[in-house]
Amino acid sequence: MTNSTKIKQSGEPGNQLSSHFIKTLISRDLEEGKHGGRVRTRFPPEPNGYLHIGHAKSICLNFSVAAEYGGQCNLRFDDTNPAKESQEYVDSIKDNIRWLGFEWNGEVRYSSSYFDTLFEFANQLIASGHAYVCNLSPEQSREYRGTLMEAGRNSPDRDRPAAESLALFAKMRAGEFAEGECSLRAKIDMSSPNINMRDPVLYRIRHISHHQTGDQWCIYPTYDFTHCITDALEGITHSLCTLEFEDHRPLYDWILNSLDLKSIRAASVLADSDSPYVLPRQTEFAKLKLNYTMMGKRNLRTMVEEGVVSGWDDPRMPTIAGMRRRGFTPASLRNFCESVGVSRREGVVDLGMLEHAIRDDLDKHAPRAMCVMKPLKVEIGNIPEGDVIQLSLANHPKDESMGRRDVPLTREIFIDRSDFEIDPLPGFKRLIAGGEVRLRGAYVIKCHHVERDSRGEVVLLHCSADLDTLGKKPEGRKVKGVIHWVSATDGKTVSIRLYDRLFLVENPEAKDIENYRDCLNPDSLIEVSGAVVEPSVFEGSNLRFQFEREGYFYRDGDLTATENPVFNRTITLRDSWAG
RNA sequence: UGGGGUGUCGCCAAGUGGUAAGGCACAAGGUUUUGAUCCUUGCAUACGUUGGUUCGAAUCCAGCCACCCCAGCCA
Repeated sequence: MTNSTKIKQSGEPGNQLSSHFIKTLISRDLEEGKHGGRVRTRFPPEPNGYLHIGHAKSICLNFSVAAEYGGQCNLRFDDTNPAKESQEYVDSIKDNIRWLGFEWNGEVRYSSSYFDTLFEFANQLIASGHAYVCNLSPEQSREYRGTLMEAGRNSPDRDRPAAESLALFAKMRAGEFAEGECSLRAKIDMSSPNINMRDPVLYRIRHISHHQTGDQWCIYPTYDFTHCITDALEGITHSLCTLEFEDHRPLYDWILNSLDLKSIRAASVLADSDSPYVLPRQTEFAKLKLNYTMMGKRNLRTMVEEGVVSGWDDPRMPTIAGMRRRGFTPASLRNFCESVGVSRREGVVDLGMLEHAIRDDLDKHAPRAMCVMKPLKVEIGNIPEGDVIQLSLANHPKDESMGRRDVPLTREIFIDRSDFEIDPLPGFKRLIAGGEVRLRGAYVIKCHHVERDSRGEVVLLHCSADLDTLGKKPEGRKVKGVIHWVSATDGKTVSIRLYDRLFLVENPEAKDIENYRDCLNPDSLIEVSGAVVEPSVFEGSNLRFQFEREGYFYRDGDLTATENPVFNRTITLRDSWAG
């Protein structure tokens, strides 16, 4: 629906738009013929949680940059820590990436499917004197590591003969040691100012089964050992990651350079290729931060567990799943990521940018309809009871290709309570007692009498329609206001969920905030029952609408249920009226 | 007090020695049967700061300041 136009959209995957330092880098590599014209990136999520808008930035970057240069992007689950991972996450991640509109190169990859090769390379490193089995416990090893200010000390096992380490490593693999009893470490420099270079652990013992490899292994490689090698095996040319990995780049390079290049190539996808073989290069960029939202995996989990939201796909969550249920379109998310740019500066993007992206897409693509949130009955005296005037309204004010729909007008209609005022503020241009307004797409009506109940609440407006105002301006006077309405006899009752930002403060993750619950927006969800929507909304298969003057809405829940349909408000319309 | 980064409009962000793009937000007009959209206009003598090099610096050099990341057998 929203993606149906054939015109090249700015947010289409791979469409060239902005420029940034990573593209500059790739262009230069291409000009120099560095990789024989190849560009290959990868998106390497660990399947230990749900994807959020921050991941979307990385996904868009990796996939679109590859597409733009005629390359490909691999999807590789970086599953080296089975304790935290599960199949549930790999499934949802794949689903989210496809929904965003991207297609990965070939089959899904797993770091775990390279475990055999990784094990061989580890042995190679030991044999060449670049790694050793260390018997220090995790606690001891922490002591030996030193601090930011002080150098570390060498492990007593550091100079153990390669043959001995080889034998020990084989025993580690065979399951002869308990967890934490020993580990495989790189032999680099315990006095390096970069702590990552102080003989980092390459393999640790974990007697647990893995979601992909089952009980085949009881030793698992670490991120640092795995990532660079799997990149190299897959022929990745540009390994893009976030800024916090910058300090790991020397290690990334150290491991690859300590291995035999020929054997890496022989094990890689380029083994039989004529293409020059060049090791991958890691490049870091700033991750996305959004104000008024928490992005930390841990924090999001807390909100789910504490029931502050209904789940990972609660429409207020910044998860892809949540935003999808909220009504965001794939194109809007892609456009947003594009507009945010890519740099090395850690900034905080204003939520307004995201809101602009979704409004921009929905304004162009969402058909219009009318929905009255808080119904106030209006009786139009000069429309006979039982008469149904079928009006034909455009689905979009500017795009005729979106067609028209029939909207029934009857003697009794509903308008929104907020569109009628007894004591209007200056500038109010909707209906007042004795005044006139335009019913959108229909006649100008005049309010003659206001009926109240015993408590003084307005319950019915007696009006008349100027039958000479359909499709034309009233004669002799100006009627400024236009309000939406729905036939009281033909309208359908629906439930509406009005969503707003979850937090009241710009940075809910700030350190000085004791409890995030203190900054929750109490009005982040307002449930409205008894709203009335025009019948055309259920006539097609479309799920996204602009309810005129209210905002953009997305049909949620069981679509086959005829009882009480639910619409989530994706975003309001911009409202420049102070009131 | 170690190492690695970053500092251009309220927010993102171009710019890579020749005299400050763009988007968001905001403001003012115009169009409008959505107080929407759309259109027009405005919005940094200024690039963290202090010096230096140069005919000329946001761009080069030096010092200073601020902020971010690193001491998981997490990624």
